[in-house]
Amino acid sequence: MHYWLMKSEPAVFGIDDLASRPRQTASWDGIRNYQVRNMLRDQMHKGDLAFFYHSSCAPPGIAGIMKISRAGHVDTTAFEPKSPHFDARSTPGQPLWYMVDVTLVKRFGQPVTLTELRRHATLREMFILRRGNRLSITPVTTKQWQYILKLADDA
DNA sequence: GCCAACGTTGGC
DNA sequence: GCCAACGTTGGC
Repeated sequence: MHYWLMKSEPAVFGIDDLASRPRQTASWDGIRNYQVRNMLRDQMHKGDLAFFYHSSCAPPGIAGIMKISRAGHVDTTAFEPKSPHFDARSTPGQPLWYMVDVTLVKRFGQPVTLTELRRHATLREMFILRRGNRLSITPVTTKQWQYILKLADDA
């Protein structure tokens, strides 16, 4: 059982979009970064939990919780010429990109903002708080996970 | 294999 | 809109 933090721009796909999907489930597609691809393909398992982080918005922060409802499988949007995520190097025979399916668990009443996360020494080692971190999915430790849940409850 | 140029991310 | 950071590309 692992914990994750997954970033998305709410203008593109936010937690409300996930909430409105059938079964509140969606494929986390379009990841085109090798480090993140490796996590999707090899390390994220059904039953893992993830924070849904809203980026490039005001305010950036954690909006709620999802579970990984399907482990890594081939990202078929790479095969679709009309998709913004099309990549001719990826083929059904030799796929390059992967995705997981996520299901909404809960929306926080108030997001736990980036500013709030920075206030806590316990969270200082989080990848999301490190300068220059650009990975859209990062692992979260059990300690960090539980601490943030308390912050969400207090909000 | 090096590295400069370029594109993207994402907070501010 | 700005800009720092960093991944990727491609010439050599």
